[in-house]
Amino acid sequence: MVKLPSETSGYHHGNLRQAMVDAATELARTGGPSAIVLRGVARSVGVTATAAYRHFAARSDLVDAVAERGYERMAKSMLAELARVRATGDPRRDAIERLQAEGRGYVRFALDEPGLFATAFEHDRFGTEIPAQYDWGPSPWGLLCEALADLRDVDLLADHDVEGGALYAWAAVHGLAVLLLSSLSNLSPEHGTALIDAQLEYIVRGLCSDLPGSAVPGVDGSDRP
Amino acid sequence: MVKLPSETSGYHHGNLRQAMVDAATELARTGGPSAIVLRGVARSVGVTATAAYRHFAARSDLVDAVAERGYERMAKSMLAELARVRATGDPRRDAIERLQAEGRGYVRFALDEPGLFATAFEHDRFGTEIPAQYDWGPSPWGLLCEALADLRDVDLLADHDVEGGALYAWAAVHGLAVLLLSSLSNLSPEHGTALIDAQLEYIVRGLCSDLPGSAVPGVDGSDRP
DNA sequence: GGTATATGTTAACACTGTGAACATTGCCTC
DNA sequence: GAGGCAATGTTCACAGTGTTAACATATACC
Repeated sequence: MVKLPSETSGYHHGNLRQAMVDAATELARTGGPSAIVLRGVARSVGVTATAAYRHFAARSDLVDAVAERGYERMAKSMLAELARVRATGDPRRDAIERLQAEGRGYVRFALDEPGLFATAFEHDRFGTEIPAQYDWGPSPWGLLCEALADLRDVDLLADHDVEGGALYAWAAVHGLAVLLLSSLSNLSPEHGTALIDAQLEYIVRGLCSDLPGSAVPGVDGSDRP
Repeated sequence: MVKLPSETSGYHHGNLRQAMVDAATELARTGGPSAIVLRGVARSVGVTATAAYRHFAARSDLVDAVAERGYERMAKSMLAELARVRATGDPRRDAIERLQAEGRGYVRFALDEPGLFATAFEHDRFGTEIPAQYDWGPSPWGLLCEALADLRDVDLLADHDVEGGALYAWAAVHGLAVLLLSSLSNLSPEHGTALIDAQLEYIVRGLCSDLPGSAVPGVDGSDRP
């Protein structure tokens, strides 16, 4: 007979790993990665602290599991914003708006779930390897690359710029998210969203506008208005 | 008679605060903020752990002191790169190169001193206030604003874009620094510096090139080559 | 049904930050 | 110079933390 996860028989929990990741996620949401304390998580799911070591080799593995969940939700946030853009008929404009929507979803997730965002990117360990690539469904990076490919398909981006452009956009968006949570955390929400919009505008300009002088141009005659 | 800081009389240390910040900085350099452990720092300067509380209200204050030192060194790194740019006679090109030099110094510092960089920006506390502005000499933010003002003075930037542009550039550079230390940490050094150069190029394009359609343009006729 | 294995538990260790009470030193005033 | 006060360090102590070793129990498989 297949045992349902719900029927906890007292001693054996059923599926403790899942329960611990759930509890740890909830803690991380409100308190960030440092709020994931093993003993507390174990206690909150009604189990002894050392039981955790049957499912995680160390606390950091539990944190990693929460981080992965954070990536998942971030991708969802990007997809949600993506679903809000409505086609205008102009494929170029559509491609731009899709890219910006993904960026908006990225930063929105950071602002809505600062704890999970911080957990996802807080690999405090210097020199230590990060857990390679995550392989569940659509990753934030994968989504971004698709958007850049779309931009290329409508001739707004050179072929050889797709990967570099993706890294540029990622860094620009990620940096804003991080700063909004730390150094700029006392900004008003309105100012915050204005900053996001401005950033997405700058990013598109950096990607899609080519200055005539190829390398470091003294900039051509097209001054400002 | 003025007592020299060097003459420790056994019981009284002389200037313990300074010594502890020094030791903590060294620990943070190699191990990041989490390597700053109060008892260890105290022991390493030959004093009991609780003695620290005569100079710091809590461990976090010691970390903050190290963070401030990190900001200081980052500014120095930016100034160092700034000193390397040589005037070309074209004031516009010079202004651009100065901005890029500052950005390079910013990211270089992050790569050269990942522990201090992480400590400077690791205000893990969510919702908690960050320690306002730092008031020692030239701050990274101040330097950046000067560079943007220079850009405006040579008509490469609109007046109302100075602050927004500075935030954009800061975020774009900061994001790259963070990613190079975390998700992109296994890149080769050459690839890393190439990425930095590319990012600085993109940033200037975003700042200094104006697309004809003001808002979200479908982009004008200037396709790709 | 009996046994191996997965999964929890208890006891214990070496750490951590931090507070209270006590001790020593140096400076300031008479 | 002598005495007292404030600054600075020390000793205990406590409540936490992650983690290991040895033991207990329930589940799955032959």
